[in-house]
Amino acid sequence: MLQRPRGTRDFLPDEMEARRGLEGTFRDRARRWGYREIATPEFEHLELFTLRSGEGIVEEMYTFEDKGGRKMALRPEITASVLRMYVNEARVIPKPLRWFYFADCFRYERPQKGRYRQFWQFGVELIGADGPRADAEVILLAHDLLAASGAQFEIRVGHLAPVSSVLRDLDPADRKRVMAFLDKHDVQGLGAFLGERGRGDLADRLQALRGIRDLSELWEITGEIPEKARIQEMVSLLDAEGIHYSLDFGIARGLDYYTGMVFEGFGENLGAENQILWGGAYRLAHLFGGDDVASVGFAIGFDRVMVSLGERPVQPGLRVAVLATDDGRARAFAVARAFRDAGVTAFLDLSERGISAQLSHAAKSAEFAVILGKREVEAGTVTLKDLRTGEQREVPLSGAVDGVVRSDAR
RNA sequence: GCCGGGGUGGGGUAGCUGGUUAUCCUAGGGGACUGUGGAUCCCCCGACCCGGGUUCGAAUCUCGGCCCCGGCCCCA
Repeated sequence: MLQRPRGTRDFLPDEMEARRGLEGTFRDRARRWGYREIATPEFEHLELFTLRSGEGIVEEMYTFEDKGGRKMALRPEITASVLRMYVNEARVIPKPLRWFYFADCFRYERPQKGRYRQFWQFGVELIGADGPRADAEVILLAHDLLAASGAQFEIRVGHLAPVSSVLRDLDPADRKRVMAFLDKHDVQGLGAFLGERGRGDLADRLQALRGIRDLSELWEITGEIPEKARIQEMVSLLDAEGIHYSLDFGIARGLDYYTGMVFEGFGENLGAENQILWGGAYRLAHLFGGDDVASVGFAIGFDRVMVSLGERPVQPGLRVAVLATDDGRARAFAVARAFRDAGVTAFLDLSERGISAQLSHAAKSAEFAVILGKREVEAGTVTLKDLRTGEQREVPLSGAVDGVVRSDAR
C-alpha cells in the first residue's frame, strides 16, 4: 500500500475541526490586538533562508531546482519570508506593522513526538517598533494566545544584554561557543570550556544569570549596562499585567540576529520536544536589502499545542438527515434547502432503503431526521424526529426548521 | 545521521518452537423485518509493510530496506 510521506499526517474531520477551532481562537485573539493576517509563498529562493540562518541548514530543508534551474526551498520558517515581504512591498506603510500568520513549514528532520516534517506555526511580527513596550506587547500577546488555547504552559523571558556584558572580553569565536553551551543548558561543557580558556570565573556568573528571581540580583552580576532601563521597564509592564512568567537571563538563542529581549514557552504532555513558543527582538530586514528596522516577534508551534491539549471531544453542530420513501423523494432537496437557508447542516439519505434502515443510519450521523413519505406529501407536512430523544411530530416545513433552530439556541 | 522498541483486514487482536480455509472483537457495505432508529438473523467486504535468502513449504527463521513510536543530534 502507498504510504504517506514520512513525518506527515492526514487529518480526519474530527481532528481537523479541533485544529480549525484552535486556529480560530488564535486569529480572533491576535485581531483584537490589532494584528492582521498575511501570507507568503510556500516555497522561496533557497538563498532567503541561508542568508538568515547560514548554509548549515540546507541539509535540513526540502530543496529543489525548478525547471529554470533556480535553487528553491520549501519554507522551513516564516519570519524570513515576512521580512523579505516587508522589504519588497511594505516599507512605505506607516509603522509599526502588526502582522500575524498561520502557515505550514517543512523541515527534513527525524520525526519525534511533536516534531513533524510538515508542521504549522502561528506567529506574529511587530515591525518598526523598538522599546520596552514593544517587547512587552509581544510577550503579552503570546501569553494571551496560549492562555486562550486552554493549554498549560510556562513562559520564560530574558534578554541577551546581560550575557553579552559578562562575555564582553571574550573574542567572538569563543562567545559563540559559550552561547551554544548556554543554549543547550550544558553546564559541564560550559565550565570545562571556560576553564580551558582560564576564565572559570565567568562560568559562575553565567550560571547565576539563570537562577535570577528579580532584577536587583541581575544588576549585581552585570553592573550598570545600557539596557538596564529598558529591561526594567519591560519587566514592570509585564508585572503590571499580572501574567505568570519567569525570568531567565541564560536564554541564548542560537542565532545572531536576536538583538535584545528573548523569550520562550514550554508545554505539558510533550516529550523531549516540549518547547511551544520561540520569540524575541531582532533585526533582519537589512539582510534582504532593506533598512535596519527593529522588530519583535514570536512563533507558536501549533501542532505541539494540539498535542499538549490532547484528545478533546468534538461537538458537531446540529445536523438534519432528510429521509424519504419513494413518494417523498422528489421533495427531499427542497426540504434540505430550507434547513440550509436557515443555517443548519442538512443532507439527504441517498439510498433507496426503507425508512427503518434510513433511520438506523441517520442515528449515527445526525441529531434530527426529517421524514418525507406518502402521508407527509399528501398533507403538505414533514415529520421531524429528534434522534436524541425519540420525540417526533408532524408539522409544516417551516415549523420543522424553526424547531431545529430553536433547539440549537438553547 | 545515531540508539532502542515495534509493523497481521479501517481500528484493536490470536497465531509467530515453519505446514491451519490466518482467529476473534469492532467498524464498514448489502439484505430480511413490507413507514420509526443503534436490536436480531443472514450475507459480503477486507490483512500477514516491501524485497532477497534458507526450505518441499515462510506471517512464523534470516538479511536488507521502508514506515511508526520513544530518545540522541539538531532545532531557524
